[in-house]
Amino acid sequence: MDVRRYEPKRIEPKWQELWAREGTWEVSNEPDDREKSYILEMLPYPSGEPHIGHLKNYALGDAIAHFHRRIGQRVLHPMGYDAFGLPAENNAIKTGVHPRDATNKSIAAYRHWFHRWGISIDWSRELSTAEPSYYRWTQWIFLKLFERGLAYRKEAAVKWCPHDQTVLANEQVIDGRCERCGHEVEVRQLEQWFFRITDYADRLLDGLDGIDWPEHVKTMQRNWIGRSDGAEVVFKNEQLGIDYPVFTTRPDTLFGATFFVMAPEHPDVFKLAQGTEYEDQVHQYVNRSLTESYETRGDADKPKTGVALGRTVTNPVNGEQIPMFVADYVLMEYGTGAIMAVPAHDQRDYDFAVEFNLPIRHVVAPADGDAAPEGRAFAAHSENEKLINSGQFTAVNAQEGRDAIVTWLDREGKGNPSVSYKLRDWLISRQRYWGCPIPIIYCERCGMVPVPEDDLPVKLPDIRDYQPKGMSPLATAEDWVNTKCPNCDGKARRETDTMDTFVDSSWYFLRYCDARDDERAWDRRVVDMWMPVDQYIGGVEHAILHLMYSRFFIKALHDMELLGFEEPFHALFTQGMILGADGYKMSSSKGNVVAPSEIVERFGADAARTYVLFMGPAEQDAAWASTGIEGAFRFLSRLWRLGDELGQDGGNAPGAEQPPNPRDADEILVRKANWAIDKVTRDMTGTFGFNTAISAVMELVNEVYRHPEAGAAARRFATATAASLIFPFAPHLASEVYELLTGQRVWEEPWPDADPEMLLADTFQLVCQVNGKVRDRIDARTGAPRDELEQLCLGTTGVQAHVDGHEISKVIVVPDKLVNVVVR
RNA sequence: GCGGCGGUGAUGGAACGGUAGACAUGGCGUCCUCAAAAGGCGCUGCCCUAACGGGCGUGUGGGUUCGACUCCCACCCGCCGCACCA
Repeated sequence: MDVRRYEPKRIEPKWQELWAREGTWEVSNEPDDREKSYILEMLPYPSGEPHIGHLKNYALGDAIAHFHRRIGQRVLHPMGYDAFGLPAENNAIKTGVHPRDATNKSIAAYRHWFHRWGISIDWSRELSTAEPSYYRWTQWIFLKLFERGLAYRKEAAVKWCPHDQTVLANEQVIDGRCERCGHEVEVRQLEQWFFRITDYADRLLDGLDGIDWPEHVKTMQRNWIGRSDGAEVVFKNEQLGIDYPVFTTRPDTLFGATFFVMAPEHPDVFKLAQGTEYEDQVHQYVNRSLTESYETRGDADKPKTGVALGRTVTNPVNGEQIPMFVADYVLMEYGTGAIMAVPAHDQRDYDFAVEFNLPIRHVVAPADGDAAPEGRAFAAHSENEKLINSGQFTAVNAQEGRDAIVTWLDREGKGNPSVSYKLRDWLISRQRYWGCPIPIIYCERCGMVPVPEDDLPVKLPDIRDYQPKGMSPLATAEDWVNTKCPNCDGKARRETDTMDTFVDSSWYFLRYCDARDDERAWDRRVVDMWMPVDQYIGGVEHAILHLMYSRFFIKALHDMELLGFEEPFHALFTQGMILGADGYKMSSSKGNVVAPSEIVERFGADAARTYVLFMGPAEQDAAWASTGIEGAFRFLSRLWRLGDELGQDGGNAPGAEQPPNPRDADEILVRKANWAIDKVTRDMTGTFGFNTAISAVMELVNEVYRHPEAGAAARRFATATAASLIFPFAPHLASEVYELLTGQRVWEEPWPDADPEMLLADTFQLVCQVNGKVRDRIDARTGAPRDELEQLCLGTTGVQAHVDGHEISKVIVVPDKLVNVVVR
């Protein structure tokens, strides 16, 4: 073979086998003097084969893991599978293949590809959430939460997906549709299992301040928790003698409340309307509202509708009788299901008032004018507002008035400061088969009894028919369902619902720390050593669900003294999506899917990994370009050819030390290599500038090509440095080239340090400006004094041409950089 | 509506307040070759000029500054999240 070419197919398997054989990336739980570093990518849901997004996710995490190892840290970088879930079950219904078989097949495919991509995983800690050895401890955590009252069963209006035949958590309903299948959800009154995440609302909020997460993810969580500070104010219906508290964030507008509205679901609506002339209308209206789809009802733009109840309530601040209505723009699930309406200062109330011809009374006005503003004035608080038409509070500053009114209400027993949240408790039961069984038994005599810890795991039984029928398919496994009460030994039945798969993934990162422990879920000593995760990497789509549930779990387990920390993920990086070449999200229906298997087959894992991180900033979405992957391959080829050529030149004397006192072309290469070391190190440390790190190595390689006249030692040094720096991105090629040049294993070498001597040159190019415009450039000594630079600059022809005939009013000198001459 | 992010060549994208467009793609030229592929080298923001050189350029309009893609104000456009949440 004459032509020597870069052949990833020859290089990559060689190193993969070595790493597998030697268990190179395994790490022990015995501490040593190195700093720990836990690098984790979100675990994949195994379905079919991994897609291009997985490649980016794991290439990204692997680059960070490798870098941390080489700067001397003890890195934990494990892998597992989120193996329970609906797609495998739906597939089972269609094909009859057991979800376990389909899932295990897919797991094998993922494992295969992670090896072929060369991801540096500690395989000794591999886990699958669908294995009894794992879900035994998921059940154990459930029992711990149950003991603490954080897991409870309750009848509630819940979201039901008629297609998937199961209930859903609020977080899994997107625009009124099932997150999984897109079917419109219904509301059903059902008894279900919940986790009391609302107990942790404030701590979930406060904890965000101490973690290094992207601002938009924190914002999404804050919005989801939706804390509002305000007051509860009691409005009384005198006829029936019933108090109706409402929640408001604007107690300062209380004097502007001109009517009162209840949600159609409010339990007192019929009682109030009874015997009034509106009774029939109210019945009709409520019935229609309740059957209306989630989507139609939730439309903020549709005209306001409602019906009078024929009753009034008393406004507690002024004793005024204001009319009561029922209207579907008021939601039962937020606040108290009833509101005071202030049409002058709330858009929705205003729309309703216009529709029903109700009075609109302004009670907040700009401080400098007495007149009430015309029309609407919904703007949020500004500092220069005062109350008007507000009895004893008139003329008070609006913000002070807000507190003053609440204080007054509190004293009179008509209200109190209050906080409201959008966050609801986490509904975790699912009427489906392929999930973790809930370890609860219902005894005819003792009622609800938790399965004793020693009896765990409650194993998922095999069944024949996975078809959901409104209740869990597990109910058909009679032998399994019928059991004995652990308390009294009497007849009992098992809970047949399974848990939401987000429960499984809310603690897997703890299990990795102590993955083979059969005695307990984890050894606290070991977990406290590894946790929290130093760098977590995944897609933004989990910004709320997984990332908030996990935080809740850790806080709850911390409170049980099972953990010594309160946040699971110290730093979070959310990678952008890889879009199809057309700029759209990849989907088989659009035919724009790029299969990583084909890419890796054609260009090798190193080129694929390098390209997905070179495409642009890793946190941004980017469209796939087939010419781009070719460019990455070309770059790696160039590096390989240098290694091949210079490795042969070196004969049997490997080594690539920085040559001493380099001159001319040698100096250029040595300086460029040191510049690249410095640049890549900074890009890897601060912001994750992988694209610019890779481009720095490209520049270094280009420089070696441009200087064939340089000495072998300098070229070998520059090339070995390029290999060393590209290792986190293209580990196989880097190992190969580094070995050719030095005989060493690059991953065992410390990360290179830039030689400060070689970062600063003796001379630099002085930029000469006139009035801020570049007019000339001239070489100058590094460290030259200001007046020397000024004279140099004024002496250049370019500057003189623009200074002649003008008066110099000022000269700005930036040492080692530029001189700006200001003329008039 | 609320909140977050962004707008730079033909394209993806670089630029601690200091040479705008690194690197890559595409394009043009050139070398090697019988030829091609592969590869090497060079050019490549727009306008004027034969050239030297000059003018204009980072969504729009203002401001701060010796100097602004970068900081401040207002606006336009795009993307993402939440949304009749009181």
